[in-house]
Amino acid sequence: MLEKNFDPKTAEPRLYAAWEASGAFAPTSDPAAEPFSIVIPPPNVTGSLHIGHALNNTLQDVLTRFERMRGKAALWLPGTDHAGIATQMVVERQLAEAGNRSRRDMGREEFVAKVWEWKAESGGTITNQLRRLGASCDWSRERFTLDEGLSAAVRKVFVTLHKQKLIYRDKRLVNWDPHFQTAISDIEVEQREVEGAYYHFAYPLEDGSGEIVVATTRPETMLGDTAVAVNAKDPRYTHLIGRAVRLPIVNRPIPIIADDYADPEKGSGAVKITPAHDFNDYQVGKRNNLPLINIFDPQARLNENAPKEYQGLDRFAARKKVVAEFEALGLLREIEKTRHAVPHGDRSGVVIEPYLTDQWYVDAKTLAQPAIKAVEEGRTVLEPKNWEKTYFEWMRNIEPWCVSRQLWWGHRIPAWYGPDGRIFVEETEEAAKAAAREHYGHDEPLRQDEDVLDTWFSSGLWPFSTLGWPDKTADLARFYPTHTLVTGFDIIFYWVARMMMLGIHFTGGVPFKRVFFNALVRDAKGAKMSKSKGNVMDPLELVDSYGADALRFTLTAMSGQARDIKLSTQRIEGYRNFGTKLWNATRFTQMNGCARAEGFDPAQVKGVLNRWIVGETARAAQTVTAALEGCGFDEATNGLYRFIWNTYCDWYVELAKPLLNGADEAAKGETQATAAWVLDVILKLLHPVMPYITEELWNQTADLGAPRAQGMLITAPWPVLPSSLIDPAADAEIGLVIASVSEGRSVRAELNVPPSAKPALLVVEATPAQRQVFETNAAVIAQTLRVSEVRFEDAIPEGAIPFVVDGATLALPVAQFIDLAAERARLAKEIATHASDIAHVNKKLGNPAFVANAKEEVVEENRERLAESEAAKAKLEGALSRLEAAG
RNA sequence: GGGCGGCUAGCUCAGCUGGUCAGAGCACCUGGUUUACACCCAGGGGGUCGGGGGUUCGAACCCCUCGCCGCCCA
Repeated sequence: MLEKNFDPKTAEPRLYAAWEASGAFAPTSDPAAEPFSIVIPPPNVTGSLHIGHALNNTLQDVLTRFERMRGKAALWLPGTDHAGIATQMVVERQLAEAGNRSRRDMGREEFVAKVWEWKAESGGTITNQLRRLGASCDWSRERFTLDEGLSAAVRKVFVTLHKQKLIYRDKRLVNWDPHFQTAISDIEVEQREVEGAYYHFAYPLEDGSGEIVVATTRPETMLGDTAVAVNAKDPRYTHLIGRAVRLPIVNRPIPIIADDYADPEKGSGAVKITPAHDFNDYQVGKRNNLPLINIFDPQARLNENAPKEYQGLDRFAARKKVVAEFEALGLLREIEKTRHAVPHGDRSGVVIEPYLTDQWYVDAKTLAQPAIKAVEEGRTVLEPKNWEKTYFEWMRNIEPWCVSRQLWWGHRIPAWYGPDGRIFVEETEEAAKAAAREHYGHDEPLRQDEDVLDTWFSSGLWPFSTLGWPDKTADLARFYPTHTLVTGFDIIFYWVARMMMLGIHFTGGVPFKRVFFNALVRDAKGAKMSKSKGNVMDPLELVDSYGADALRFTLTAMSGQARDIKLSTQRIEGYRNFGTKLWNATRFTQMNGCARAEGFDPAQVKGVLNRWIVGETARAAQTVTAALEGCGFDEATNGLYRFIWNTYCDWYVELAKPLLNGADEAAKGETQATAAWVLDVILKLLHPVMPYITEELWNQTADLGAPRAQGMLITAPWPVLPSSLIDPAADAEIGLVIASVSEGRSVRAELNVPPSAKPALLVVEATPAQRQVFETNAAVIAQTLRVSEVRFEDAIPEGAIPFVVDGATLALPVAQFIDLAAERARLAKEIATHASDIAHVNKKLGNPAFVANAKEEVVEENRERLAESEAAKAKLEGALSRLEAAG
């Protein structure tokens, strides 16, 4: 006998260990099995599981378990990302907290060793957390972006792209993060609205004949100004073009130039030009051959190109000083408060500076073209579809991708420099040396590029590098292209786009056939979860409190939402209860001898109730299957919930009780077998979403009746049930029983008939078919409606309360309990409902245009509905008038 | 400024190709020890589907427009 409740705390670790030990997580070796593969979005190796991971990985696990049960060679390939900036940041912080030397004092080698130490220490955390969630990843294939194989893939890709001239070195403005002292890519820059000001500065004309006013939100950049631009069409300034102003503080003459970038409508119409520290100004500088003066050092302190008294000052201190000096000089014309967007590093949170450096770039424009085409042609489908627009928009306007980072944790760029600065890009140092020897005619000392690659460079190779590329492995042949990628839309550019570009370029095939973008999880109020807000929900705490299944079901059920999921513990609790409900339903069947029958064939069951539940089971299986095939996760869970709780527990089990306790041994036996069969199907259908409780129940019911062909549920075959199992006659019959019982209960409740009272149920008017139904189901109705018997009468007896179900008139003789007022109210309410329905339908049918234009079946449907309502209303009105007469 | 998503019962959300589509869960109210389950059972109240306009015989669903809320890109 089952315990009273499922205990996730003890069962989950036990079951997970059993699955893992059984080898079920690895794809079947059956060569005939169709492959189904998913690569995990690799979490940061030193990270820990947050609720977003929980959602993302639950969905992947649902798909993987589903396809595994469907007999496919299902591979969910796990792994972690070295997460360059993020990990380096964590380790640096730890060093600082421990009072250690800084990374620069420590040196590269020692620091990187420290990071590996930290990886060894904390690297297993998140994968163990995934196990707790129930993730059925094939851990034997686990990869890490910095492991040897993946590093080789990175070098190969870099070198190949370089030889194809799709990677090149260039000196241009980059987004410079002064905190990490590295370049970052465009998408790592976050625009944040901040309070700021336009400072209006007057630049005196060189000849002292006047001034020109320019405005800026970054006053300190004026120290690097090399021109003032005006629009050639702006009559206020045409006469000044070609002349010069004397740059205050710096005391340097700079030209007044004409350039369309100056917008006469904006501010004074004149703009200061700082080509080395502004992306727009850089273009202006290029067009006009202006000198570039870099005024910052890597930490964004003023360098030797600034006036003496500014050198070494932080940029924000310099800003204050510049403003103060302008004021002192009498050249500060205005300070205009404003809110404006300022670029910030998404990791460091500090203000980004455009900064002139040498970096490595990927020609994304070229790589993007086939990636755009692949989605246009549907070789990769993005779900929900509307993300394709976002994808196209970004891909069609893509900029060169800056892939070098001035960090130490990551893949070191495979480029070596000769003494004369010549670059040798090769997969190994030996190859670079050989190339150098070839070039110079003798050995020369080479120096490897200090920089590492953007983390997303290696994750961009993930779908094929993890399968063994560049080697032609069996896994690569079998599992690439992968089937579905499940990820958050927040990394569509960072990751999905890059995988598309690199995957197609290097393998010729798309990396995945389908991308499913899951929603973002927010707190119950809809706010983004963040540590600073203190509204973070720890998935592991939720697993502790409610079990992994409840959390999984909740996340799956809510993942239909377009953008956000507002997660509340109430919801999780509700689904925990759902699990308990199933647990107890199983307990019930166990207590009632429901055991699998040898050779049970659902198509052969005789009893109408059993035929009905077999049909409902087939419907449920079809719904869930179709939903999961199409990533309709909410549809799948809602279907399961309704079928299991409302259909199976509330009706089938209740209606089956008389049969299970009855004297008809044949009917009892069939019902026991059917109940057991349905339960097995339920466990299978629910398993992908709630793997633990279903596996446990599967296990606990293993000894009941005929043995199952298969061992664990995780690898049991998915139910495929044909529509032929649906019996319309059984549907109609049980439908009438359910409607009668529901309506009867409603009448009892409204009239305050005591629950202990057991009147008879009178069938007064019914078609012969309906009478047959009431006859054969009398026992069932008696028990569920709590009536003494079902009896046929020719007329409604004095004091009996009538109600109408499917056109049949039923009545409950409960004169002794009748509250006249309550009954009158009840009848009046029912009549009113019908009356409004009749009015509604009449209005439609009375409209000749409706009858003329609407589809025939719609018109017919309305006619039937009208007739039904009118009949019911008439009967109830008769009852009401009798009541009035009697009263 | 451009794009996207949302605005349906007190709360969180379903409502797929216009015609029982006005729903579910939670919350609330009433009743219940029917030996699977109080993490339960039965019953009930509650919404002019953000505003306005249009298309249509018919619109929560299609079109236009306005208003909020959120996200992304400039």
